[in-house]
This record gives sequence, C-alpha cells and structure tokens, in this order.
Amino acid sequence: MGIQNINKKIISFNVEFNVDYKEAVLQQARLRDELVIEGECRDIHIVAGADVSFEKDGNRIFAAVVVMDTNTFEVVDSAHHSMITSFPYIPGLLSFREGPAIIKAFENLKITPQAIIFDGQGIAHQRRFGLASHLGLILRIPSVGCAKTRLVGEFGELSREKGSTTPLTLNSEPSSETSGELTGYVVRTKNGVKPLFVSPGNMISHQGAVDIVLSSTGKYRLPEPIRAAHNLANKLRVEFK
DNA sequence: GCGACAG
DNA sequence: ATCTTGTCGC
Repeated sequence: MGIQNINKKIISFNVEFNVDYKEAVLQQARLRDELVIEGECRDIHIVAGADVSFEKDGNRIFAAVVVMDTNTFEVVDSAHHSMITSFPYIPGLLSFREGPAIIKAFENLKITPQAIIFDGQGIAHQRRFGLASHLGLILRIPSVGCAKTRLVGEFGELSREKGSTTPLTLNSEPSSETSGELTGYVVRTKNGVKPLFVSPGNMISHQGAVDIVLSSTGKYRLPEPIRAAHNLANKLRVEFK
C-alpha cells in the first residue's frame, strides 16, 4: 500500500476530528474496537517518528514526521504541516488536538514507513485509545505509543539498566490478587535515566512495541525518529514567518 | 468535593 | 506543550 492511498483510507474511515468533547469520547469508544493489538516487529527498520510543536501564544501547531532506517539512523524521508488548532489540550483527548496536523504531515510523505512511533500513549489510555492508537488506526500503519510521562496505569520498581521493563497495568479490584489489565510497559531506554511509557498503538503487539522502541533508540533517552521529529517541529516553529 | 492528568 | 540559567553528576 502506498502512502498516496492514505487519504483514501482516511475518507473510508469517516474520520472526524472537528467534534466537541462529548463526541470525541464517543468516537474513541467506537473506534477502539477496531484496533488490532498484535503484529510482529520482525524486519521492521524503516521507522517514522512524529511530534509537534506549538507557538508560545496563538494556536498554530507545527507537525513533523521523520522516517529513518533504524539500522543506520539515516533519514530516508520527512514531511511536515502547520495549521491553526481549534481543539484544546485535554488529558485523554490529545489526538483531537494534534491529530489533524500530524495526519496532514503524513500525507506529504513520499514513502510508507513500516511503523510509526508517536510522542504520546497508545492503548495506555483511559479508554484504550491514545493518540498512537487513533492515528495508527487512521493511517493503517503499525504504530507505537511512546510517552515521557504516565497518563494512566500502575507499575512497580524498574531496574536501572537499559532494556529493563516492568508492566503498566490498569486498576483492578483493589483487594484482588489478580494483576490489572496490561496496557503497556515502562521501559528503561538508558542506564539510570527516567523510563518511557510504551504501549501498542495499532497493528503491533506489546512486545513488538517495546522492541521497536529499543531498536530505534541510540545514544539518547528518546528513540531517534522521535528526537528527529521533535527537532524538526521546533525548527519549523522558530523559522516560521 | 479532592486529586490526577500524554502534549 | 512553552517560558528559561545555571548547575549537579557521570
């Protein structure tokens, strides 16, 4: 499937970001059942990172996507898009604020990545439908949620060594012995550095999501594709006239 | 009512 | 997210 068909798929999915709070929540509840939390990450090395930047004041958002070959961390493609945002930041509804610009940026890509890492949650979300799940579903490309801080879920101690992980689970019976539902993993990408919150977006398994993040991580805490997208988004904002 | 709360 | 200098630690 070529990236040129993404727009067609978006239309077929009847995507609507211009909704109010109530409709957004209903939409998440409806679309979450379309997610496929399974898929191997074997042979995946053409990975895209997506992130956004905002104006200090005003409502302009700058979305950037950078595609890299994670074997060499060489950039193979990139795209961006800026527009005026209308939806406010509401925990749990981040995709409705950043989604429109990010999707537009993807439509400007020349190649189709094998997977996408988003700066936000996948199914580690109150309604199991974070930004990575929402956008991964629309784009129909395996997606991974990689957040710097927690939105929901509980987790225990984590070894300080790079590569260590611990389950991120959702509250179950307070007095129950059963562990809560698995929503993702807390992952240490660098020795002694604050961990990342990794969860499947769509079309990838829990293990696959963790593997993609670790294999896309180089010298820094954040995966290289995300770092590159973050830098590009900021660059676009600073140079915006 | 109070505390939590991706970016 | 964004506004910001220096500073502590490996």
